[in-house]
Amino acid sequence: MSKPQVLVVAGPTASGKSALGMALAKQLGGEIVCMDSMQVYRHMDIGTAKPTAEERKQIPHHLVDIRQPDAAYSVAQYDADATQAIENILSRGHVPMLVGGTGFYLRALTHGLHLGGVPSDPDLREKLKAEASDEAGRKRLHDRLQVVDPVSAARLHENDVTRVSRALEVFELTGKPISTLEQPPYDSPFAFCILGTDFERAALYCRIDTRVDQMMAAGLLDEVKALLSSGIPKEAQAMQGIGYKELVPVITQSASLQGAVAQIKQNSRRYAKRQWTWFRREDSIHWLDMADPAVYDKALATIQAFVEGTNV
RNA sequence: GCCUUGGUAGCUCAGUCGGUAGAGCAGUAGACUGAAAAUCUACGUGUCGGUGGUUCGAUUCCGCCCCAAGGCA
Repeated sequence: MSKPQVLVVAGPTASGKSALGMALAKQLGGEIVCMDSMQVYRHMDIGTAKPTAEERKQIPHHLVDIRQPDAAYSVAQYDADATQAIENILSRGHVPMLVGGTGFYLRALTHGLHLGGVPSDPDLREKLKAEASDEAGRKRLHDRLQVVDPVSAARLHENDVTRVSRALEVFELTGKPISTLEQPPYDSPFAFCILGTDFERAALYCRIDTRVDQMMAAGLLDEVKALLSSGIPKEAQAMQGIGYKELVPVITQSASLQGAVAQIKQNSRRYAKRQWTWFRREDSIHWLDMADPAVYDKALATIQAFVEGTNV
């Protein structure tokens, strides 16, 4: 008995994932599970390039708008939510399709990462973050990790505050080093057919610039204003998203709008690069040249080949 | 037309008391185990504006030329 199949459309930002996902979902009787760490937040529509109401009416989209913007969300939560969503879609006899650009989330699903099972502790993180505010503090944290968890300390650079803090957090909460809680990858219950939406670099960068201008024209600045005036703190996780963190100073400190827009474009390009790094590592990915007029047919052919290959 | 100050990495500039040069930013590659649109790491050859001269040796000193900014006419 073969594993249930899950279709994945992944790739860098602005490469046409959503459009391809929609087209394939219509053709194949699919439902979309968003694989995006920012689209989970409500009231952040323009800057996260969320599927429109019209698109969501045509094809069900899951894991969009499931959190308030000041709430926390995590890979572990996504792992659970997405697995649940996939099972529900399968039980309806539809094709589950993961569409989005968050490489870490995809990796958690495909490699079945065991994440230690230790939830975060916001107060503790606050304390660790404060301590890491200067070089001496970061050194101190890393030294402390060296004592309780030398394996992790050797792997982590002392400037990587996020990971050093997480490792210390796990130790303080459980008394065990995170390196002993991490488990080897396991075999996922699903068979993933991963399509990668690709573009020549210069072309993608050009698309990014255009899209940022479109977001601004669509009222991104007002969206950020509304979030701030509804009481969302600028430190919220959701406000660290590209397009949001750059516009906050425009509103609160009357920073240059032009400069902020240039920053959004630059950060988007860097983000696209990091996404490529994630997806290139996914060895079973099938890259599609999105500039090719026949991409859609090629995508269907790739899926067809995958279905035949795994059913034998 | 004359005077002044500049012309060095994609950009802004430092520097070489004459031995062919280095920062920041940009860019590229990579890492990623409950923050991931986050966080972090690594990577620096370019006719030193052009051309002639002095010199064992010139990006550096001298002459001329070109370009830019400012000043005087």
